[in-house]
Amino acid sequence: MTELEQYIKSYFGVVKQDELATIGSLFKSTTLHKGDYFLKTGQRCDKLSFIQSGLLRIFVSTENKEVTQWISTKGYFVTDISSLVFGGPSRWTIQTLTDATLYTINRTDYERIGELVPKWHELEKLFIVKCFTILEDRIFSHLSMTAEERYHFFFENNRELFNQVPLQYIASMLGMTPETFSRIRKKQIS
Amino acid sequence: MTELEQYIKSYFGVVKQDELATIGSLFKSTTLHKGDYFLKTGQRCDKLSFIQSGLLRIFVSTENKEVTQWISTKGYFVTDISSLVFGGPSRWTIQTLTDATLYTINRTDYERIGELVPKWHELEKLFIVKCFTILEDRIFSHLSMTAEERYHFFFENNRELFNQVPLQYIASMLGMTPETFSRIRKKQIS
DNA sequence: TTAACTTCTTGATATTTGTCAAGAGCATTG
DNA sequence: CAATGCTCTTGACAAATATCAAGAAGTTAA
Repeated sequence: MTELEQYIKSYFGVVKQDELATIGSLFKSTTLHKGDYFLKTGQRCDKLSFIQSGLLRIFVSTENKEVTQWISTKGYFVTDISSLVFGGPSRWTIQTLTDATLYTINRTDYERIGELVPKWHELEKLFIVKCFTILEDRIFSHLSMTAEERYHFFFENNRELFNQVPLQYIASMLGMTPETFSRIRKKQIS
Repeated sequence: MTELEQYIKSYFGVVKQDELATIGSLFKSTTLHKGDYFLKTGQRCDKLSFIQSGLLRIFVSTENKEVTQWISTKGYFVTDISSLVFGGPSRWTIQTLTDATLYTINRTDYERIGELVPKWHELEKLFIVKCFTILEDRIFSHLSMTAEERYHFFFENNRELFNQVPLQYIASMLGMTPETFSRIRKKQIS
């Protein structure tokens, strides 16, 4: 059983063995090297990947600066869901921060997975709702917290990330400059 | 055909007439008066409603202040999706800002709508992805824009809302104080 | 109509956060 | 090894935004 199948099983419990196997067979193992691009802004996103290992950074480059939207980790899916579902150009660029192993389904298979695995749409909905909730919480954090509070909140829930990726990316993701991040961090350590 | 059915049809095109009718029959027309609560923080959310008319405010009350997460309008769904899907307590309170007419499905029917209308999960996924994209954009706006830029961006896309609801709620939703909102607004007008 | 509310505005001031510039610490590479 | 990049830190200062306090304007209700 692949990690993806195990993950789905542990997360949803009741999924028929054959459905699980079909899902597993449609997602092919792929590897990326550190720095490889998973997707670039403007491209149509034609794949959905489950991260078995590695870290991917989702960001946008604007005129003068780069904004990191999120860093995706092991056990989560990565894609531009809007582009995948509606077919428009991707807003994000997605690049690996480390070597990575993914299970990837291409657009063709993605578009027929619902026929092959009737339960797929429901499972997918659950994944999306889970991520939706994370986004809601992030917005709430911007409406009601200071930079320092956002830092602490994120740090408590994602300690391990702090010694795996350049901190400037975490700073950007939390909506502050590297300098502010550094000063908050200094306070916390001492 | 109810507005909900029309909306689904216009949005997705190819939905079988009988499926559409089944969906329409499961969502019952309900009305709320201005100030009524649709949902309170801590309750399990047991319904999903489509807004035919009216405005609903989604907010959280913390110790010292109230944070408006969003204002839902005609043509959109309203619920606490996370609570509805996973059954946990709702994080939000949802209250009408005006009299409102909704099409509402209760939990029992919601849990079996997928059996009655096989295409439901897929349609629902599309709705959720659409909202997901809005949330992503909102987060991006907090990572890369000033309060003033957020104001303009929102104003351009939601002018009509500005003379329908107390502006303090819009201010909160955009992550600024009513005072800052007022000053930005003054600049814009003059 | 008056009184009581609510909402919005304005000014003065404080706090938070950003910007700019410089340098330190490390890792990578020729 | 020296040189070159990254990344992070620090300080001085500027800009954005929040807070507090007061009042104006409009709305609701007795």
